This record gives sequence, C-alpha cells and structure tokens, in this order.
Amino acid sequence: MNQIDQVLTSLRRVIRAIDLHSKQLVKTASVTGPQLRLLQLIRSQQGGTAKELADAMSLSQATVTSILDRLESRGLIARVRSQTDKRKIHPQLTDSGNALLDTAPTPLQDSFVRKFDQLHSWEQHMIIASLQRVAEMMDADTIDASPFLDIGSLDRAEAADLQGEKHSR
Amino acid sequence: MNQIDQVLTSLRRVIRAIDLHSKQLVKTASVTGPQLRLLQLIRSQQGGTAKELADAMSLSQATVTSILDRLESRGLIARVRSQTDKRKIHPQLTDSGNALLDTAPTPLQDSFVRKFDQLHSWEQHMIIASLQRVAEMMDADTIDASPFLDIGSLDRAEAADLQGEKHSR
DNA sequence: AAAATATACTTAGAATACAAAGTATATTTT
DNA sequence: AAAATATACTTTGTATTCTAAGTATATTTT
Repeated sequence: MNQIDQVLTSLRRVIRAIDLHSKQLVKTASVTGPQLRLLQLIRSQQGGTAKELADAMSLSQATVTSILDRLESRGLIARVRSQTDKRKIHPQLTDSGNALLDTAPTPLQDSFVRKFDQLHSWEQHMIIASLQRVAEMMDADTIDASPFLDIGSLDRAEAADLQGEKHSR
Repeated sequence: MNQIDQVLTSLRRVIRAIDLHSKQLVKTASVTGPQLRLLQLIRSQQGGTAKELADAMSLSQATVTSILDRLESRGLIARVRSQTDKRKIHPQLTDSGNALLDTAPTPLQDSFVRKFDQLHSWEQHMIIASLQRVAEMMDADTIDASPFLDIGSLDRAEAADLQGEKHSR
C-alpha cells in the first residue's frame, strides 16, 4: 500500500469512528456529536452569530442552519434576531439546553480522550502537529483553485485563516 | 484551546476539505470521492464481494449498497451474483467504468498529493504514523463497548484488525 | 429432514454536509 | 434617493453515512 493510500485509509477509519461515536452518543445523551459541539460553542461564544459558529465548526452555514433547526425544534436553543442588524441570528441556549450540556460527555469518545491523555507529551504534540499539517495542506486547496500557492512557505496558518473570508471578495 | 479541542478542530477541517474536494470532483470526473474510491477497489480487488469492499473502505455494507446503486444506475458497474453462494454479489466494472477510472484523478486533491510528496521523508512517516495512531485509538473503541481494554498495551494493530470480524461472532 | 442460526445483501428512516438559488436586510455606488 | 452589491440566513435537492429491520440463501443443530 502506497503512502497516499495509507493516509486515505487511516483518515477514513478516523472519520468512521467519529461517526459511529456520534451515533452511540444519541443513545446516552440524546444529541449527536455535531449537535453537542454546536451547543458547546453557543455557550462558549456567547452572543455569536450563526456564521461565526459555522466558521468555528468548519461547517457551511447551510449545515449549521439544519442543525439549529433540530436543536430548536427540541427546545434546546432559541433563535434570537439581532436588533442592530436584522439579518443576523444569535442562537441562545434555553434552560434545557444548558441542563443537557451540564450532563453531557465529551464530543469525542471518553476512552479516546483517556488514551490520548496517557500518551507521552511529545507524542501528543506530534499528533496535533501532524493533524494540523494535513489540515493545512488540504484546506489551503479549497481557497478557490489557489493557482499561485507558494508551497515552500511555512506560515500556512494565514492561508487557513483566509478561508473564512472566502465570500468577502 | 486545549489539546483535545485542537484534535477535534483539525480533524473537522480535514473532513471538510475531503468533502469539498469530493464535491469539486463531481464537476471534473462526474463521480464523487467515495464513488471513485469504490471503483478503484473494485478494479484492484477483482472478484471481491460487497462485504469485502465495505471492509476495505471502512464503510458499512448499507453504505456500499447505496453507492453501488448509483454507480449501477449510471452503468459504471454491474452486480454479478455469485454462482456458488447466491447471497454474494461481485461488483464488476463495465467498459465505461473502466474508461472513467483510466482518466480520473486521485481521490485526494492533486495539490495535496503534490505537497505531501514534497515533504521530507521523516515528516511523511510522522504524519502516517500519527494518523494511524489516532485511528487505532479511536476505532478500538468501536469494538462493542470494549469494557476490558488494556490501555497500556502497544500492539493496538491487533485490536484494529479484529474490527472486520465484529459480525463473525 | 426440520428448526434454529448465521451470513450477505437491501430497504427504510434519520442526521450530516454541501452547493446553488432564494429572501430579507445592509452598505456602497452612482 | 435609487440602483447595484454585499451579507446573513433559509430552502431545495443530492450524496453520504449510519442503525435497525427485512429478505434470501447457507450452515449448523436437533
């Protein structure tokens, strides 16, 4: 198996594990992974707009809309329209949304978190650096066709940051 | 941002990049990422069954069924039932399926492959090792609730291998 | 040989995820 | 001030992904 195949295969395993966990989560916490993560972000980014939440989650606005729909229909959040700019929505946790968050587990399987915590510090850093490297190499691509990307450059973080502004030009 | 959050965030970025690329791919190759990867596996695992393909792709059988449906309806594959065991399906590439594969790009964006190839060998190995480590730590979880997993053990590869046999017990 | 179990696949239903098109509001240009 | 653009969100339509339940065929037990 060549190296790109190994990358592809292990990523697919990871994606599947996340998905399976999300589906397990429904049974214990009665919310899915993305729903739980969105709830957490609504709490931590108090007063944030739907768009800001989408960016923070690396999801499209359309996807966040549909997750908000489900959370709203279950009474976990409320959509509050901004007074100063009526286009904007500020999702707010309801009491039951807050209550659910207080008892919910992590959005990654506990046993993963436990195992990760037990790794040596250098290995944790290696894993995070590798994941970020892959993310940078991959999502730099999505800035249009990015025809003039200087591959040697080290500060990819900037390119990644630009992503959120794709529509602003 | 804590370490688990960094893992979660970079994974989400990677997943999104893969998804966006898959959607770009439709425009150039008229198949999605999963469809293309399935076609490749059908070619390389000549005579394999649907279940074997699902395992190789780390997908459920139901998902492979639905991807096969779409490929079949477009005439890219044919479902051939096994003579010796009529429960089994052996997907076969049609002529147009073969033709498409010959002209299709890689299932990861070309520019990612190019960038990855340009990394130093040690960095490539570090990335692959990290991804596999994460995959092992995550999908070892999916072996039922795995209540008696020895966390200290190093040979996680075995646990991961068992996954494919989940239904055989 | 009949009944019970197991395996391979499909179907049904739900959540996630996207792009593209649509609507409402805000900002900029003319 | 009117027209043109831009932004924020929603709607529509499609694909992917899962589980759970269903169907058909094979294997094992009784």
